[in-house]
Amino acid sequence: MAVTIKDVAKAANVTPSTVSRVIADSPRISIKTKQKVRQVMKDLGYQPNLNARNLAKRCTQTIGLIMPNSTDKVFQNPFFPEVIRGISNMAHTTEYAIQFSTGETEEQIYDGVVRMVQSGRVDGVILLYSRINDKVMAFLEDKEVPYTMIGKPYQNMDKTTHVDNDNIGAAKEVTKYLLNLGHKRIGFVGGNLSLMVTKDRRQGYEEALEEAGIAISHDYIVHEDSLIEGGQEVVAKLISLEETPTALVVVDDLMALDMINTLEKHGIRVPDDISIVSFNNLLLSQLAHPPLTTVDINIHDLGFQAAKTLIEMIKNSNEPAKRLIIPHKMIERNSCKKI
Amino acid sequence: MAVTIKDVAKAANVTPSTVSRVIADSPRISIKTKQKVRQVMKDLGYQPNLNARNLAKRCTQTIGLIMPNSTDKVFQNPFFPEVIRGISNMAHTTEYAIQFSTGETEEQIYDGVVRMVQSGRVDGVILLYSRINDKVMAFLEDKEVPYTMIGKPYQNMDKTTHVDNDNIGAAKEVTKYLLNLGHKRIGFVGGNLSLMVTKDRRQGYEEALEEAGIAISHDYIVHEDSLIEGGQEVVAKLISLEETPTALVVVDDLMALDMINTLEKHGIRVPDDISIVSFNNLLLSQLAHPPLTTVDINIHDLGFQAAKTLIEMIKNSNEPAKRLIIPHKMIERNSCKKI
DNA sequence: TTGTACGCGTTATCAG
DNA sequence: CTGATAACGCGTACAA
Repeated sequence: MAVTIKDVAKAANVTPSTVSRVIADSPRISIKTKQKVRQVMKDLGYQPNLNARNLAKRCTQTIGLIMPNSTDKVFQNPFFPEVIRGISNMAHTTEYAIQFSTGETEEQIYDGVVRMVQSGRVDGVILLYSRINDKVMAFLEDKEVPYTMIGKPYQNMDKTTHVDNDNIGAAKEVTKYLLNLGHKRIGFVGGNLSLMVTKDRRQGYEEALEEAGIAISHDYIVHEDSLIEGGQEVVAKLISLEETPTALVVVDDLMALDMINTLEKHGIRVPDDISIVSFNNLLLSQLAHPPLTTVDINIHDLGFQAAKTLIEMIKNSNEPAKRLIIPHKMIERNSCKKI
Repeated sequence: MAVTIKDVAKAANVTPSTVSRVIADSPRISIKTKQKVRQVMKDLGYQPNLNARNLAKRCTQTIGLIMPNSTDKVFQNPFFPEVIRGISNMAHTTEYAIQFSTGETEEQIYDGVVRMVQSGRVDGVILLYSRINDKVMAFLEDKEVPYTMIGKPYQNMDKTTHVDNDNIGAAKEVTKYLLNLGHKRIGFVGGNLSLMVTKDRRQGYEEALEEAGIAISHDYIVHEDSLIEGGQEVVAKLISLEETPTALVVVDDLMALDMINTLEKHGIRVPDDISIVSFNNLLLSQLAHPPLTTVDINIHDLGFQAAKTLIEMIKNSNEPAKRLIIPHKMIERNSCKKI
């Protein structure tokens, strides 16, 4: 049986409420009493029971993390450990705990979130993805649960707090970079179109082409739904064209790896035969071969800021909705070549 | 204000205790009452408050996950999302919640674990790594917190429940595979030596050589502490040898990628000039170039079983210590060649 | 400055 | 089969 506030009180010859006030560092307790009680707490190795405290304070000091469904392999993307590292950092310094959504399918995850929220396990929630028509988001909205989103909400932009990159701008930048390298036939390889990040990056790509006076060809725009098997189709489609692209904007490093690998099988070499830029600057983009020219989107900060704003929202319920844009930076390596 | 058990009781014309019994599906409640109460619960959208329940039952229905410190990049290893997926699955079906350790440095993580455990946030804990002389493990041992470990404990093997692969056997297997391919000069590239997994795989490698009557040369055994910068040194060391190895056993896919990349810079090609086998069968080992011959260690199951046994331990405090070995399987791809 | 008394939402024990 | 009543460990008005 763990030591409780009563044990401390008894040992210090005060009442539990006094001990409670010492814990809260109430200004109305004499220094002397505080010192005595603190000493006793130390001696007894007292740790407040958070369940009890939470029950009394009607809050949990816990934030929930909601992952996308992990049925597709996208889950293995090292993007997630990185965001979590950022969140974890902020949580640690603010003494918040982190709780994870459980389950695999979309349905399970939804159930998990409902359980987590309804049963009062968390004070707020971070959505680690942004998808069109997301049930989870609708639920949180409905229940008025404080939440922040990593990525751009597909609606209610001004009403939902989120932290994102300027994905349109970034995609525009890299496309221009390719244009400056002399490429004219530039393709775009995206992921699932229901993901906001895909939409934004595609938009940036299109804008850059338009500004350069290059017509957008839908033959050059492909979407790879499932990593692994998807790459085959995409590449097949691309190389069957009469005029194959000389460069590709790919929305994710992992996908870029897949592309490189599949292209290679067809005897097409990167960057000699085709240039590739991608996004995220995952660790493995340096380990790739060739090392990838990619956009560093500061994943850690994405998580850190998301946690920070969420905690602010929890503490101050009428905090206004915010939009935070984390800066990005293109990292030039060896996957692109002048034409 | 959420709807509580009292609201339900009032609306159903019974007492809170009856409602509580209906929730627990007590056999001593009439079917009729049960039906009525359940209907009311549904109508009101009642969800039990877990904090209160936990307080009363003195348990939390939550398991804690403890990550290694994330200061080094090892954290970006997709190994973790995968184990977590396994844990998450088991947790979901058993209605357990998952809580994460917070913090970045070893010290912070230790503090986090102490906080998590002492303040009663979790019923038990899964250690996602296995390291020599780990403070956290000592703490859990001391406080008699139920825990399972993924990997092999460096001591008290028979006393601590853990789930692991037969890493010695697996390493032996792949080394033999290389021997059969005709290789005689086989090197070993490991990670930090304080990690049990490194030790075991190295042992398997050595045993295979011994059995083949090949002397173990310490020139051929190198350890890459930090991914990224480490590869350079390791490769430099290896190629400076008079007789360079013709094959390499590398303990992790990510490291293998790094090796391939660095070797390439020196004009050494895989598998033409040197063969490589590695471990884990991460998604990206298929995306690598060349696709990696690697050992699938069933990461998902590692997590799933760890969660399962932990929950058994929590429910039954005198459950004996167990050792679970998850089967592995070598996946042959294109990073090795006959000599 | 400190103590008293009650409440937070449940479960458990003991009656009936 | 169901209803009181007392915990669980802590926070907080209110009183002193």
